[in-house]
Amino acid sequence: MKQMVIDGNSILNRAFYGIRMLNAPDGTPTNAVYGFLAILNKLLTDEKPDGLAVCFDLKAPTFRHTQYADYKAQRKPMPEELAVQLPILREALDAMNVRRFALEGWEADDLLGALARQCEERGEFCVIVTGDKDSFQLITDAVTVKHVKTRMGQTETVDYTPAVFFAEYGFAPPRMVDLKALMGDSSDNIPGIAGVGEKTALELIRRFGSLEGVYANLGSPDIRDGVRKKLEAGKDSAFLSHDLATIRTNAPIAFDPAETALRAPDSDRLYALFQKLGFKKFIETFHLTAPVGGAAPGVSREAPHVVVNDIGEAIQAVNRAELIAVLTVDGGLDALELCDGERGYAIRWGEGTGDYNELLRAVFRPEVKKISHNVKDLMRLLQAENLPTSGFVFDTALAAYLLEATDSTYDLPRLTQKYLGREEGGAFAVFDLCTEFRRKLEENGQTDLFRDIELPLCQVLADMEREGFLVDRAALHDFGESLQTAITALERDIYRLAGEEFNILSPKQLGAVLFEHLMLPAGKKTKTGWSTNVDVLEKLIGKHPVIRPILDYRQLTKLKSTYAEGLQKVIGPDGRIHTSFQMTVTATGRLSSTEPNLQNIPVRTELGAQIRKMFVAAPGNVLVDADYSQIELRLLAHISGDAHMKEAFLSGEDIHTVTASQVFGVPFAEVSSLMRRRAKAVNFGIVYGISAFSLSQDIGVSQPEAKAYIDAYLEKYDGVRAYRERVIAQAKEDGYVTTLYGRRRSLPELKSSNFNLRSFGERVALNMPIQGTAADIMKIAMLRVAQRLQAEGLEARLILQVHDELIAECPEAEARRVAALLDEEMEAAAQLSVPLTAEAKYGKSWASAK
DNA sequence: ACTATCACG
DNA sequence: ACGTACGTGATAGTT
Repeated sequence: MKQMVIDGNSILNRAFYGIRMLNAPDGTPTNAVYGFLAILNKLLTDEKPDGLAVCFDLKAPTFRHTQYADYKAQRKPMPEELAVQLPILREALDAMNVRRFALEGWEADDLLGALARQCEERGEFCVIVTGDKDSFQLITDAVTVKHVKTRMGQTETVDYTPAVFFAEYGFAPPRMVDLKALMGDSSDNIPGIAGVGEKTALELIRRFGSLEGVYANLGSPDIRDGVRKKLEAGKDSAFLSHDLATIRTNAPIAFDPAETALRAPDSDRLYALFQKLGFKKFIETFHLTAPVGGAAPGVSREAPHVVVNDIGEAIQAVNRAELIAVLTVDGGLDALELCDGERGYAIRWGEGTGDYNELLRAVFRPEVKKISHNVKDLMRLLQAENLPTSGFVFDTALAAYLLEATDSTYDLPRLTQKYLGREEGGAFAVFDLCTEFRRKLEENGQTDLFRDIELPLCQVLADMEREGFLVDRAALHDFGESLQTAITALERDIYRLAGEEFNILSPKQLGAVLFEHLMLPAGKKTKTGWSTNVDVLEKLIGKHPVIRPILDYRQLTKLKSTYAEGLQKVIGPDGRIHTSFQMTVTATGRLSSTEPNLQNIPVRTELGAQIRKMFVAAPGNVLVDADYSQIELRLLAHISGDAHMKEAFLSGEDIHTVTASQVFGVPFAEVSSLMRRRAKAVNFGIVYGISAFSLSQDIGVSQPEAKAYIDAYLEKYDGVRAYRERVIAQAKEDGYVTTLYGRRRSLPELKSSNFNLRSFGERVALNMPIQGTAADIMKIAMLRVAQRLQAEGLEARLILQVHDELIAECPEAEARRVAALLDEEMEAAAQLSVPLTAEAKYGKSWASAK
């Protein structure tokens, strides 16, 4: 990836002086803007960068170092004819969707430096475009400077790499600062040393390597007496100049490649601007046409980019504001972006450390109403610093997720583009998105869901993540070792039985061994070759003795790498595993769990379930584990209103046995275990949007037989059949489906001409309201449980949620009370037309509490 | 970066 | 006649 960052003032300046005067039809001077765009256009064509940013100085006086605030006092003011072109250029860049940076207190050079450094740290290449030589100090293997000159109306550029620079100057790029320290720079009011010019300075740095080197060797015979005198007299000035010439690379800007990525221009806006400026040539160059229809939609507020970094002013703004948008900058609390709706503040921990702490305390006072993006993650940071976590009234990421649950990301720049039509991603965006999202949530009937469920859940989840789950590290380690012993033995067996050695975990090599060398019958194919998954292999058991050990090998290596080893890697210093719950990932409203995923810890096989013995309670504590019984099927009964299904749940009998009795037409007491197993598969299949083929695969019967089961089911439970048809028709009309609590999922698939895609949409239309409502209810239960644990002063803490299961840890003395509490609150979370039941147990480990 | 596999509800 | 159940995340191998 290659980023291009342009020194906006410098290039505009070059263009202004290099191009004859031009005027717009209304007389406004335009030559600098014209020249800038011509250069930019050529750069993009020649360099083809992946990303682009333009940095500007602000008009207000800026100082590289505050203690020398007057050093630029005598700089000549910008000519009026140039000054009026600055806002025009900004408008042009915005219309072209080019990211601009400008920051009070920081020069364009500093911003270039910060962007280049951040770019390099990401392992990307950066081209700095400037007409000044100041930036040469930034040249590295990853950062080149494209130096622009204008000569006789033509622009010429020279690319400076470390090698090119060295060839010209005779020393490395960072020493550029030392050169300036000696020779000064009148355009930047860097004094240097009186009487030392470029020639002398170059000689000295080449000879002694650096400013320090020069002064360490003042006695050297290589330094002429006259020069030595000047050096001695100007020593202070030289070191001051060194400081002045050094570009700071720590400007508080976050360089997000997603923001700088080249985008198509806002053609209507750009066309209007070029028309007004009389840039007919550029209208052609950019292939622009007159806008069709009315005015382009968008927000009236112009994208604000100017931020202030005055801590005192920011604190006052926080104290005054009704609402404050808060953003962390580099994923930590060391830098914040704030917005009170009028102005923005970018403040970084640094020089005024005391003030910064004051700012943190001011912003995070509970009574200060705050909005942010990913509130739960911010709460984790605040917890770590012992700052209050209350007072958050909105979360733009959560709101965007409720509005459109299937978007792949909810990063701020993307939302800003999507909902505001702006290219920006700071706290201003959070503030404006909040306004927009509140309106949209209300329009969708999702205000309650947001305010009463999603937002308050942030605190509960942050607390759960912080709490973590204690694991027995030694047991996990020993388990891994014993698995390895078994794996090694299996490996030997497999090689012997297969007659060759190969990588058993490689589907490609395994396929070759099984289906080419051993000539076993190949089953399903994948797009890259034969399938070797567990279903295929299980059908081959009995055809060859190597299959069984291969299946065992797969299971054991999975347990070892993903669980025994994977979990050990993420045990914290406190001996506990702190998962992250993702609130904006699933299409249905469920949570997901990452780093590590604690929602897929093995349980179905005897060996896998061993892992759960290693998830334990702290000494003196127990784990209380409560899970909903058949919540999805109960919801199907409730939502569909099917009389027989409701009756089955009201009877309190085992639902799968009842279903078996109905589907197979046998008395309840005569249902065999096989019949129950098949009926269970039918029940699950219904919730997923069943097909006869898949059911037949799942339970190992013929396709016609599976079809017969489904038909029998839908005939008996005709309310379910009616609901299925109803929900699909409604979804086709609305374009989305919803849960009982207003969560929604768009279903564009239903309009597809592709059969598979359309069928998928139909299955989702049936499944999402059920899975999603279950997720809603569990979230309500979590809020109720957390609330009551706190209200009753219990030591118990929630530590994990696994979709229909909730785990708390508490002192042994609280166990019975907490179990009862979980049970009650989970069952009371929703009132359905069938009983909603939960069951809680407790024990010293996850295995024994289940 | 993608695919296949397999762990869970 | 179509391909084949809903929702996830981590790992290893392959490209």
